[in-house]
Amino acid sequence: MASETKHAKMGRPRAFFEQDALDAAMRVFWEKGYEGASLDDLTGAMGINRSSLYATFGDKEALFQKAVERYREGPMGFFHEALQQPTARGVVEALFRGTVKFLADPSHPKGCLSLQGGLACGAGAENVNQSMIDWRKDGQSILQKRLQRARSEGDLADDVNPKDLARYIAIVINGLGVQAVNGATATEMNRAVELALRSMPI
Amino acid sequence: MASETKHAKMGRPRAFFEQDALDAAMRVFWEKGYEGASLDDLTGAMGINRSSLYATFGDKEALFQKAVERYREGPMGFFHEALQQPTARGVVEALFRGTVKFLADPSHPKGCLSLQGGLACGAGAENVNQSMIDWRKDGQSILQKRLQRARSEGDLADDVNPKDLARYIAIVINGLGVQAVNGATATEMNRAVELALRSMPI
DNA sequence: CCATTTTTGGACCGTACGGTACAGATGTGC
DNA sequence: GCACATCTGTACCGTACGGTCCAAAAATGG
Repeated sequence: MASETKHAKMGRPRAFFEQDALDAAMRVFWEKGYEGASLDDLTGAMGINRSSLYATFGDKEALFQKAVERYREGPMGFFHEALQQPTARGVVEALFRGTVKFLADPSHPKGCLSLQGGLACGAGAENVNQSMIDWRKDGQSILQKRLQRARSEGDLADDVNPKDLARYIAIVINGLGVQAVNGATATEMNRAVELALRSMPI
Repeated sequence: MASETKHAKMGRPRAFFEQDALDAAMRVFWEKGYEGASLDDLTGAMGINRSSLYATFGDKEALFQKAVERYREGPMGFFHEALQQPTARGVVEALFRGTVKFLADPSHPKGCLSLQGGLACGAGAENVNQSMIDWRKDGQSILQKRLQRARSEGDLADDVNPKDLARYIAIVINGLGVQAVNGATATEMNRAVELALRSMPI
């Protein structure tokens, strides 16, 4: 029983680690989606009770957003790393390979949180739905900027539109996320990636 | 007030058309997903009440499955049509173009029911989740068989594995479904399809 | 007109949900 | 030791959910 953050003041210490609890919540949302994850699912997996959850993370939606943030910085970290490859070709290969490796990792739930979290949802979860859309579009936009940079560096043929290429890459990545849910193995996904890479216009 | 099926016997006639009601239900599931669609959403859109719904279609899950069936034969009809193109290249082009046309059609909800219906879900909807997985895998398998036929007809290079190619095509199609949810236009999706076709080994 | 059959409308049921209230537990600072 | 601050555990709340029941409505057949 210890808290990871030193108490500036007094009071009963936390009986859990905030980041661990957040990781657990992330996995529940990842598996069941925003709507499919009940508070009992969440508190059960996090090992805390409702009071602690609400005091620490806010309501369900706030917890979800914090879990998404952690997902971006943790499991999805490969995305921003891939963008730092020196060539456009290297970026795309790193993205595809990283995606497959990530999706096939048995240590976490199947699929990608940006899809699992809520591709479609009912009343009351429109915010979540929209934020997933924004997230996916943001990722695509960041990739587009990287490809535009590649073009300015002479690293991308003039007849290739960075925006279109970014969209195509996003399509492959999202499609791979569906494949993972379908149960595809790393080998199978990598074979598909070969096809996608084979005559990538870069 | 009329029933579409002649009554063999007597009784109060239906005040709705079964296929119209099913279409309405299909759209609700399409927009909100299986879990996100409440019975009030459904009965409201279908213009009938719970009693009629249960008497005609069974429970919520049975209604969903019937809606999926109707979706396959209606909006998704282009899929099986595309498979009848004479060449493998023609099949793939028809699939991609058909998918974009279908996804960009403003007369029905965004995205694809096989994803919107339930990519992730909570307790009690595991059947639905699994049936969506089976459905997607079936489609992929059917495409694979068509590509195998193409190969036996000398219509597909020997170094292309039909199974891998079918998976890659499924990836693009599912990725397009996500793009549609993101709000991509027909033009944008078609540009991505150009890139996908360019990298197609056929 | 009446018996029979089927559908309709809406009240109702049990449960699970997200969220809150509050008493008690557990620490700090003096 | 004691006041204070914070966290924990649990009971509780209102609501929305999927599903059922049943009386009334609307047709047919005699």
